[in-house]
Amino acid sequence: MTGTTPRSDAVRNRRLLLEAGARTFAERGVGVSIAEIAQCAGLGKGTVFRHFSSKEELLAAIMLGMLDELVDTATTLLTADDAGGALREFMTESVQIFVRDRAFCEVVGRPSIQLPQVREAIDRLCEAAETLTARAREQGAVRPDLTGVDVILLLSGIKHTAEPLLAAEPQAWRRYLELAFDGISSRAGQALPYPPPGHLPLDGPRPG
Amino acid sequence: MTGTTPRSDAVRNRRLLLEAGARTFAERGVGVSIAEIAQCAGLGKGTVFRHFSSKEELLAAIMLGMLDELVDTATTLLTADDAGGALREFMTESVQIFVRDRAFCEVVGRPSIQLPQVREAIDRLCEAAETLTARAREQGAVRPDLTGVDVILLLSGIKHTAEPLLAAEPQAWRRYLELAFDGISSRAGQALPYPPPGHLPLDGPRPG
Amino acid sequence: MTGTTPRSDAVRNRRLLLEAGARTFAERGVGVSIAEIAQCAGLGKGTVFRHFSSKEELLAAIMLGMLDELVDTATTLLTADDAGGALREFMTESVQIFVRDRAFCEVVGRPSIQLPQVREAIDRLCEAAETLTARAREQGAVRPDLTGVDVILLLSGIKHTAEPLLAAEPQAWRRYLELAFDGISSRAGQALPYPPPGHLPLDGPRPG
Amino acid sequence: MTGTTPRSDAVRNRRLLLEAGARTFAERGVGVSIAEIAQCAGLGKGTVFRHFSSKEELLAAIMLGMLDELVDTATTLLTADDAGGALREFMTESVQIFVRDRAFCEVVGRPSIQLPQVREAIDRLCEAAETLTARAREQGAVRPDLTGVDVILLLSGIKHTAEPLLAAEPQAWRRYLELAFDGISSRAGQALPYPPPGHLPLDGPRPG
DNA sequence: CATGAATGAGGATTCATTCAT
DNA sequence: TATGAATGAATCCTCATTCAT
Repeated sequence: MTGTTPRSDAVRNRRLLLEAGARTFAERGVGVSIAEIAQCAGLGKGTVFRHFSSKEELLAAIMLGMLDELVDTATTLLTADDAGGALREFMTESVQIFVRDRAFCEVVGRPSIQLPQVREAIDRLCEAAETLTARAREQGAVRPDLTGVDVILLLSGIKHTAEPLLAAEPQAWRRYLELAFDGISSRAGQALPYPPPGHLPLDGPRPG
Repeated sequence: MTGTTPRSDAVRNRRLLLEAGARTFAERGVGVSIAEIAQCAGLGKGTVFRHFSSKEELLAAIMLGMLDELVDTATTLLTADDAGGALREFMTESVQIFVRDRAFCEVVGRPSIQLPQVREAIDRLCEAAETLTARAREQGAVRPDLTGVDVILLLSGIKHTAEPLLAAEPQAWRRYLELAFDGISSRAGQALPYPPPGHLPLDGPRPG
Repeated sequence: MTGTTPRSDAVRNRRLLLEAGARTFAERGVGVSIAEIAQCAGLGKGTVFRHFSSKEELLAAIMLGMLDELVDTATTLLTADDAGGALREFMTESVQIFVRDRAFCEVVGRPSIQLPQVREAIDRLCEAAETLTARAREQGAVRPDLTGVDVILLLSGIKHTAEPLLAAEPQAWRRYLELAFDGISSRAGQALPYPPPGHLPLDGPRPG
Repeated sequence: MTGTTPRSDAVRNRRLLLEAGARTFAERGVGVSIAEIAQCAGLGKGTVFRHFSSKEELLAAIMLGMLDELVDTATTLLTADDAGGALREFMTESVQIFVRDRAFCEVVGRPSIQLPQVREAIDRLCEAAETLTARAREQGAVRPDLTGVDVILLLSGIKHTAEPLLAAEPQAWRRYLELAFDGISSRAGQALPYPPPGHLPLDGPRPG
């Protein structure tokens, strides 16, 4: 179809790199050095750059996979009858990923990554979240002014809320996720005091 | 008479450094370079290290001041009759500080700082928050299992929730603060699904 | 006048760096590494970047000094009565510099440097050469269609002509300089077969 | 019968590599990466090293071919009656090659290549140039002290003279070639001020 | 025999910290 | 005492060459 079959060792090393990158980015955030990822994969630094033309590209490859999985999860949940429950399940799954993966949380919660593919995947995630949220709104399961972008932002916020506890209490996020569930649940009629965000903006160039 | 009086310019420089550090850390986070702080203070880099033995020490001195101010705010609010309103006011004030000060939020929300003084100041803040929260609990204004540490953690979470929006919408945090208010308000009787944190633990030494 | 007096050791080190850079660039061309220049100066790599914000900046500082000296030489020679002799002396001085300094020749003969100051200094050099050449043209000492840019280009060409010989015969350039003198001398009336260049163009981005 | 016939695809690949190398070296100089040459040939990098033990070896093979072609051109021109015209034609052809081929010019004008074959081919070229030049000298078409090595060196010099102009004015070399013709033409009796070079010396090992 | 994957030294640049002036 | 100069480890990335497939 697409040409020649990649060599088995290259496939293996690419996988090793993605795994090592995923593990290392997850544990330490986007700041890890290429050297460390390479060492973690048991490969040379140069090999990283053979497979991914820059650190950002490697990060993007890993993030894209995770973003798409999350979109899939959301899509699957669209078939559920209980839209409120589906949204809760989506958020539960997602927060777990945010908690497990420091880099993922950094990328989604503060999209300083410039690669268009990642931007688009985040946009897809927001859309999927919006679809889930819209159904929950229609069923009266959540407040009428809650949006998909709100939901995505809340995931990052919940993770950060629990962050200082996670080393000692890996499940502590459940407490704050539940608080968030209560917060977004349908309420008599009080609208939120600030209009919903339109979309996740790209980070401008940061001073310094 | 061996205790010498500090020279007046030394006092002045220390103040300049604290001001410059506060301003710079606030805008750019804990990652700013010492060079930039020194320049912002109109002083030399060496002077920073004469007054503070490390970057962390300077950061700590600034954070201590802010932490104590926040403790004072909380203490003052204890005199209010409406404990629920007092807690809300405390949280509103605090979130604004978190939003204004990147470094403060980083330090409180992820206490990677090792200095005991900062730890203790954060503990004092949590205690003050706990006192406020306890009164609100007693008055039935918030759920019975909400703690002061929850409140402190939520501040960081709210700021992070709004973070991607703040550049374009500086008041967006109000939306998520309101959600949090709803989340922590008294509820029929559902307890949160995970026990409250005892205290904010210190980060273990972070690799890298 | 301009503020504080620079520290004597900084002055010394800046001089050391300029000397080391001049020596090293001269011998090996613009491709030398910063590490080597630093070592040649007996200083650390970081010190180079304290004094010059990039390798190109250091190179420019050195080249600017040399370019201006050459412009001065040309200006002084404008007072000579014998315009043809003055031009010859200018070219003789200049070729010696080209021969001694690989980087200078690379910068002038192929101005891939982007810094405007260097561009402007090269332009000044071309103007000075044009003034000298114009007088020689008026006195009939050189062909009527010879320009200052021709002269500058010829300097580079003469150096490259002699280049393979210079290690063994450091004065070999004199042979080809004399040939060039003959070539540019006034001739009955044959115009050169291609129009004179207007100015030295900046290198466009090179493929690869 | 132990000498095996090379496989036909090996022959083809060698040819592809020589063609790709010629094209790529010509456009970008000796600095091109092996990767680029391989890609240009539609082959793998490893294949380059199977056919040529190093980048220099490949470069040498290509340069040898071009050098020998130029020797042939010179030899053919020996049959012309007008020795001065023949020399001019040789130089015109040669300069065009120098202009078209960055690497060729780099190798001939600065023979940093260490391989004896290239040295010998350059020597052959110088001899052919000497033969042409000798006839021109005898016919009084050029100065009596002009040598073949002078001629070869001038080719490189002319190309470098025009170099900064070539991107915008591909024919600008004609201007400086004409100047060189004038310079080497017979003159009353002034000898050049520096003795002719005996041969093109090999560069000593260049530091760096 | 052909491939392209892996390697690792080397290059420019940044910054917390130390120390001479 | 205040300064800012000097340091060098660390970072991302390139490329000639080697070698497993």
